[in-house]
Amino acid sequence: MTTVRIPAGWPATEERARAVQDELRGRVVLDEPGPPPGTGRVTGVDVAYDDERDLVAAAAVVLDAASLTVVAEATAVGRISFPYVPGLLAFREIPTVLAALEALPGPPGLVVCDGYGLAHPRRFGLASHLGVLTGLPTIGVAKNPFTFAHEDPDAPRGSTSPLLAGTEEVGRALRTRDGVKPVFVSVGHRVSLDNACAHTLALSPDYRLPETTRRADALCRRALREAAQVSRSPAD
DNA sequence: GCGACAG
DNA sequence: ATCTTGTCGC
Repeated sequence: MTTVRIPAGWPATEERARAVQDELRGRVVLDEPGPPPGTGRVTGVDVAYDDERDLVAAAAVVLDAASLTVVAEATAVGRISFPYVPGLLAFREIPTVLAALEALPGPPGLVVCDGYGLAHPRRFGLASHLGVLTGLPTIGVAKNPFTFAHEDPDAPRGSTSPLLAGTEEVGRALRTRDGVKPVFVSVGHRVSLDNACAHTLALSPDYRLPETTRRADALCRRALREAAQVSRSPAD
């Protein structure tokens, strides 16, 4: 586990954070298909918080895309770098997530984020932001819809319906389990929407959420518990 | 102005 | 995200 510090120059206000998004948005690459589903490596990242102790823990879990077995993992802990503001989630999660990714012993391959990419008020959600900063192919898989119109997909697993910003399809509601609430997929960086959905489906053979986010969620919670434990100990 | 709003 | 018991079902 590595310890992170908030980067110098990290935006301190919502206005500055939005300006950063507007500046970086132009670097997103949307015309690459990305790695084929079911091959290579896929990495899930997630973050857990303890606002009381001002602690944040991130995890990165690398899976073999074909077998969905864990091939590597890493965690990082740090101080909370930004409050939760809808539309500015990346500024709360990215420093610690980056540290966890950098702590991995090998390349992450495709990165699956908890949240949105293109399906964002300024088209630059967490997955887009992480992709631009790392250069890695990224997608976003969210558990809840943001403010985009969509219809409920048909009941069978694999059914989709578009997330619409006006007439622009910025993502898809994707049913990963028959009759169960869909997940909300959008493109981050260097991956097509079709491929993002195919990856998400391939990563979710048994549960609503992809194995990547399930594994990363469990690991970052454990890392947070351990970090909180240290902060309670007499040595502190 | 009011409500909604990824994690 | 996080606070939280039991409960229904495979």
